[in-house]
Amino acid sequence: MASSARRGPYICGIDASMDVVSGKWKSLILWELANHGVRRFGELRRGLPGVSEKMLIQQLREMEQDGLIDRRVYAEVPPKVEYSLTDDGRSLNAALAPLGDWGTARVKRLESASTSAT
Amino acid sequence: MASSARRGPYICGIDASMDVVSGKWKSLILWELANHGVRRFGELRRGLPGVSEKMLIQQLREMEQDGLIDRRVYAEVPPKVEYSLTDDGRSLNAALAPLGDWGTARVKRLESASTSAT
DNA sequence: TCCCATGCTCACCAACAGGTAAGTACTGAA
DNA sequence: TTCAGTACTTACCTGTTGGTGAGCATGGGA
Repeated sequence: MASSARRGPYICGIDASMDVVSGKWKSLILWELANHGVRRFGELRRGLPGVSEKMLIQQLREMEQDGLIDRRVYAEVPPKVEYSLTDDGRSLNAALAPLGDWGTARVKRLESASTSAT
Repeated sequence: MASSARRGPYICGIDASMDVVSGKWKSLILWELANHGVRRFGELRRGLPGVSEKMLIQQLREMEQDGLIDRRVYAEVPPKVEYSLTDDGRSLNAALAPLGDWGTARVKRLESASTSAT
């Protein structure tokens, strides 16, 4: 599906990071992991309302392949898997911060525009 | 198609900016306009190798609706249309810079990883 | 004994982003 | 008279993305 090949020849840096961040849940996963440090699969699922198990796993796998997150499996009887950010994941999250601020500012702009448009 | 509705309820700022940046050519258009200031339609098309006219127009329209770019039409006989960044477009471009740097660094990391893997 | 919970995998589908190729209205050049 | 170039529009088609729902292996609680 989405996972594999990518990492194609990139036109610019944005291209390269977009390749890694694009995906409906990835930025949210980044956010969850950045806030909580370590999260189990089920915790992530419950933390992202609306995500299906298939999608969560798919996105987590891609992010793992892309070196953004660590996946730690415990050989226990009720399966236990913990996800956490790698250094790359943390730096990506930091790089996304200004974009997040811009988005927040934009939402505010849109809101004030619609309210002022009496 | 893509253009319309969006601006849905956003979960976070990243969401809101992604909504506006996602699109195969948008970041490139942003880059082109940031570098050249003002560009005609044909100049943009030639500056983005591989883009189709339909896609270019579609992305430009969406970006115009999102308030990222200005579209200036000259009532001349061979049609002339100029595109340029708005303040929002410029600030978005600035917010994308760290992400671009991260992507560039990542590409370098991948390259050095593949060369060192003798 | 059955169900739930763990963390997955797999098969099938629907929606949509993006691509291709044609057409439009006009003018100047060949 | 036909072609190129301007900036588009339109119809159609395909590949990718994401969604649904089932199944799997195991063990603890009701």
